[in-house]
Amino acid sequence: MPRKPHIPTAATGSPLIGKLRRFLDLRPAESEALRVLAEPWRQAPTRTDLITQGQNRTSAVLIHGGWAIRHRTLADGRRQILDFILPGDLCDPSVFVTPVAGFSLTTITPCTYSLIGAAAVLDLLSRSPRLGVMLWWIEAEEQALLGDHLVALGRLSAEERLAHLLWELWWRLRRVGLAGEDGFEWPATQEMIADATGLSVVHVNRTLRRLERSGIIRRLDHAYRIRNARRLRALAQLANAPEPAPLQPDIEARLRQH
Amino acid sequence: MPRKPHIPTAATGSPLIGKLRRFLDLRPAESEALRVLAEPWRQAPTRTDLITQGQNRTSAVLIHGGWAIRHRTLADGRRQILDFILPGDLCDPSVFVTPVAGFSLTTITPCTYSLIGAAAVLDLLSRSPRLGVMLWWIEAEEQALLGDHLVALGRLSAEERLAHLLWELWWRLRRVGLAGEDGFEWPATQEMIADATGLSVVHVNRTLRRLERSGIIRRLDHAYRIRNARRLRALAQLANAPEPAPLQPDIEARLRQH
DNA sequence: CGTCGCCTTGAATCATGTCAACTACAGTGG
DNA sequence: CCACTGTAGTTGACATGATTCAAGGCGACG
Repeated sequence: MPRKPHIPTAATGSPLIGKLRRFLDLRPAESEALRVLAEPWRQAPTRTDLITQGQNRTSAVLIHGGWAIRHRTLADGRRQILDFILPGDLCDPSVFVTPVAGFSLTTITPCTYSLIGAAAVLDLLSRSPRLGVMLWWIEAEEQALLGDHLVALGRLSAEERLAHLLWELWWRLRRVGLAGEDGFEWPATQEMIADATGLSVVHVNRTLRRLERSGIIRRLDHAYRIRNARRLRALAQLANAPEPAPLQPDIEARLRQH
Repeated sequence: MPRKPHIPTAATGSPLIGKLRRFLDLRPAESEALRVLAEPWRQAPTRTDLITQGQNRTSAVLIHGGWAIRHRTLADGRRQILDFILPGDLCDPSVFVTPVAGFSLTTITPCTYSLIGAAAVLDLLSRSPRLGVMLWWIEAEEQALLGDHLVALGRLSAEERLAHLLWELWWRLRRVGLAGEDGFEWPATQEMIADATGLSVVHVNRTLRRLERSGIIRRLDHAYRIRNARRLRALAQLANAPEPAPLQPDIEARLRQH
């Protein structure tokens, strides 16, 4: 069964908090600071640009609920999706050094989100070393993700790319409690999947069907069920376990000095 | 003519300094701090791993002279080059949050470089807000570059990808004074170019020859001359001018409070 | 009841990959 | 000095994975 979309509220807290706890122990004051920073929570319907390619922007975007895509479009209409943004993701914490956006951020479901002003991000960095390190961690993870996508587009076959993407999303969703051990809900059209994997829509369709026929996944509308995780993982060509490293003890110690 | 490799010394300063000046005004004390941070300068011959995929590392790497590649290799030997690293590039300032490397950094010419310890990077971040912002700028630019590569691999044809890569390298080299208005020296084998563009060696060769035949570039060993910059740029499908944005005045003002 | 978005499938075509052969050149060791 | 070897570039012939074009199905919606 497709799982009901998880709709967090300002009261229950952003999925970001949970994700961060795997990286460092948030003190009560720190998670409180994050909560305040994310005020107020906003709503956006499907197909809304939260950031627009080529335009100036002054805020990072923190997604609490719903899906979005980060994408770039060429003059002739060709589009590349850089990554899927899901609850708990802070999109583009480096606003304050790069005012003009090199990509668009567009919702593909109704979304709950917050705007984090550039000045606030900067304050976080310079006033609170531990939370500043947290921003670096987010940025570093984003970069690792982009690297993965680059390898996928450059060196994997269509089937492998799909497997790679499915594996990545499954893993990221489980981390924020939005997917079970059997699979997940993925509200992306096949056209989006094509734009993310660098394939044509038709070929995405054929390849997904092949994954079904070989018993690796099953689909029902937008519910994806993983039937053979071992083979999926093998197809995805994952070298290193994508577990996020927790903060090193010596760094932690160094931060305590402040 | 191939241009003589520029060999900076500790006395003349790293090309990084020049690059940063376009982004923010470095005070004398700040460039001095950077100089000290980069002590001592080291040498590595061709084909040396400065960072190895999957291994722990404790330092970022600052390249002063020579070329390197950042790449990832799959179990079956397929390789993807994430980007070319050239003088003035600080490779992976986020060491201190991600101890295990997701890629390798390998020299492709003899290189002059410095190791910047994780602790030193962290200090830079928390003690000197202006220099910390500088690190963010470096990281943000790297990320923009990765995004460009992703679009290239996902949505550009072979000819366009080559044009894109040539344009990017030309632009980055000119920024650090290592390329003239006519072209540049590119010490990469066609196999490396293939691994960077996601193509096969044979097809890289054919496509480069085609670019020559159509009068867009000329090659002599590893010297690439740009004969028709307009057409090259058109092929490269560049949306936004890749000029690095200088630091915004309001951010600058905010930093002065510290 | 028509239209629209999305998914699905077949057939033809094309871009790119694979295989294989040849050239050039730089070492290297006898 | 020469034979030998390895790396890099080049080119042709052929194979194939992926795209394009075209058509039809199906559900949502006005």
